[in-house]
Amino acid sequence: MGERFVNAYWRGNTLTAVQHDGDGVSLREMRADHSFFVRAADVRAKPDIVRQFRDSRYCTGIVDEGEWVRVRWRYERPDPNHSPVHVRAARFIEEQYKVPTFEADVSPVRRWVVENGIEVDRPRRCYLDIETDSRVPFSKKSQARILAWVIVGEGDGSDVQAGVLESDDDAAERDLLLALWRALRRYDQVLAWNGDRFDYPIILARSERCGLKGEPRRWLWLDHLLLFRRMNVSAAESGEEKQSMTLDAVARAVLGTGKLDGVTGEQSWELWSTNRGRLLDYCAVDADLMRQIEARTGYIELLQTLCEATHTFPDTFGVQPMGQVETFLMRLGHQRGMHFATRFGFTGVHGFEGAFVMEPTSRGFVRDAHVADFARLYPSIILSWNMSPETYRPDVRLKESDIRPAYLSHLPLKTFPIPDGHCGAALTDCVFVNEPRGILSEALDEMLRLRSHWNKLKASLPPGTAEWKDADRRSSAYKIAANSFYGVVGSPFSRFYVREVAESVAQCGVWLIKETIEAAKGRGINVFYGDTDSLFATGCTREQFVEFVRWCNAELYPRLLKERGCARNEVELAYEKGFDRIVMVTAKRYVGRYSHFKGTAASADSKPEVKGLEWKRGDVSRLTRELQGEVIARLMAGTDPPDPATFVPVIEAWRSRVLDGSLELPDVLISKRLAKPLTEYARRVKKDGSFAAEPPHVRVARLLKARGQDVGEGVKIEYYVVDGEEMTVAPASDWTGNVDRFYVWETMVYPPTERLLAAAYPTTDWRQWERARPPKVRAPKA
DNA sequence: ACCTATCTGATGGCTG
DNA sequence: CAGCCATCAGAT
Repeated sequence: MGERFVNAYWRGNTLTAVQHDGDGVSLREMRADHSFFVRAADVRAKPDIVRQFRDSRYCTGIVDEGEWVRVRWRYERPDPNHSPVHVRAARFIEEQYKVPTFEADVSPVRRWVVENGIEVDRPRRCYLDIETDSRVPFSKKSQARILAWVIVGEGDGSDVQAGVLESDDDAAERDLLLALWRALRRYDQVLAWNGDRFDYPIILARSERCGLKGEPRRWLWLDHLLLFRRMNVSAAESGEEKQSMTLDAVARAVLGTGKLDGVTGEQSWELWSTNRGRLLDYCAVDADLMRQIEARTGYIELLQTLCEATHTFPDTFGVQPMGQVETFLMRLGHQRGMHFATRFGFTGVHGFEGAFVMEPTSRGFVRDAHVADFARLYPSIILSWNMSPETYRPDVRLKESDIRPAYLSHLPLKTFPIPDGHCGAALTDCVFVNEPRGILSEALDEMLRLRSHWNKLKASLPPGTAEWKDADRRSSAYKIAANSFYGVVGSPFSRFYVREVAESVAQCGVWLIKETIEAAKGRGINVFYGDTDSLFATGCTREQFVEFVRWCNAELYPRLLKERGCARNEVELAYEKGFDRIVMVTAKRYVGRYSHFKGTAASADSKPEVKGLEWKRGDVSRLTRELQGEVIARLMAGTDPPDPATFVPVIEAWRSRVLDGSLELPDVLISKRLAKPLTEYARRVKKDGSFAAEPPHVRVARLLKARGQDVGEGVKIEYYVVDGEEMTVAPASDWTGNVDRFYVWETMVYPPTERLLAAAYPTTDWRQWERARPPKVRAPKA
């Protein structure tokens, strides 16, 4: 085990490592290692290469490391539009001498962590909120004076520090910022809601403006909103908690309480002028809400555990799986004397075939369905086939190439047996060596070993205790990391990206689920749906399904994998759950009532499982979710499915509510994320040369931008559809109640429920309640 | 800047 | 003007 550090950063040729030291930290400066590697054999074959290195005024050393030669460089980047000199040198060697270089693009921090077995220490955490002059629009946010700040430490909420601007001048703001930086000294990690886009850049810009010198990189800046969103996507129950990601909305969803009533950020200047105590209260409530959200969710602690497991520092960048996987794999590679090819930049996208999704074959209610799924499917495939970038044998084919002259196209393609000591991926026919173990499978073995270690420890501890929770979190962290490996190998941005490897993982999954479905059919089991790693079946008893799953594990998969040459079999099917009633709407969209989950019988208050339906979506209006939620509850209630006629009064009541009742903004508000910067939405041109209309949320975003509001990438745009001839949309903030009620019913609210009812009762005509808008009155003929 | 598959709505172009 | 298709965008 290496030494523990809180953080590290580099600039030029200096690397600074941050370590706990009493109540504060000590900074340890060392030389930043900007190296790359070449194979010793390549250098021996082409001695000119060494001469090139020696001649360079930037090369500071050539170190013989057995199989490898490490070439050290002084960091220099004369032109900010170009790569640093050592990366350019690597490219030159590759182009001129056709010799591969390794890891020229690795940052000195990662190199230091990887080569020295550095462990990630637990940072002292605090939650920060600032208030700025509300008269300045978001687009000019760094011109806004900071009016107040509050820092809340971890724990019970009693550790609070605060500052408020004394007077509206630069000297007072400088004092305020000095006090803030002084207060931060006790902490290492700073959480702020939307901090990356607001608090952090403003604090830095204002400090610079005041002439304050310092090194902000000694702290771990972690945007709480970013982390919450990432972690909560998979955890959220209904779409309600996905609709808005403001601190107030999330606090209401998670804690049941929001910000201070009657105060909004838009009043900060007024409050500062009239009631500074209240401004501070407001600011303090926000900072403490973050502390409470963490106490409830544990997302930051989970990230911490994940970062400790992968040797990544827990700041905003540490949230990204690519960095976590990269550090973990490079560390393992270092222990095994491996290096990875230099990445000079983005090499282009080459998509690949993914999972198998079966078109649902059932109509209406399905009773007594059994669901089986593969345990950790993709990790188990990587392990069984020993799939890894370096175990892949692109030179070995199992089939003759289909690229051949046309006059030979009538001949069947020749096939070749899988060579000894190798295994062949299904469908892609890519070949992998069985020995030595690939770095990817070794990493997964390690991840799954650690997961099982913490699971066992957890089982031995009293449930709910701090130790139990810690073991639980560590087990989840290893599961999350293990599941992200496949995605990283499949990402063209990753240094471990090999398209064929990622595709082979997915296609072996396709093959396994298809073989399993065929085997089930052979036993008279009716499979009516399946997606990626699961199959949904009827036509057999629970005992028969248990027996089928047992047989798959004991006989089917061992045989199939042996035929493909696998030296190992980690594939495992499990009987996950039963539904006593399920309605399939389409692929990836269904609602079902559990009979049991992993053998545990469902109780009267077991909630139905909802997948993909609008009720789960954060971008539809509240009325859409509420009507569908009510229908879901009714469909899933009672000992038998209800009569379709019972839904008629429900539909009619909702219809008249939408068309004639009172409607509040939240009822009809639509919320969509800007998935890219506003500038990147290309304006399409119509045939007549004029511009086509842009998507509604983009139109609204352009309007908001003109008003100086935050419309950056990732921001949710809230709007509603205004009553009128064409489809016109307005920002939620412009709400006057003039909503297009016909549009709300015909397009927003009824169709999602109509589709669900049509799926449950295919013979009933549910369209008759759809039309609401009176037909247009034709203009009288002239 | 972890994958692909799928569904849905807005928009525009075309057809009868 | 309804119906169909293609394209883009977003969410899951």
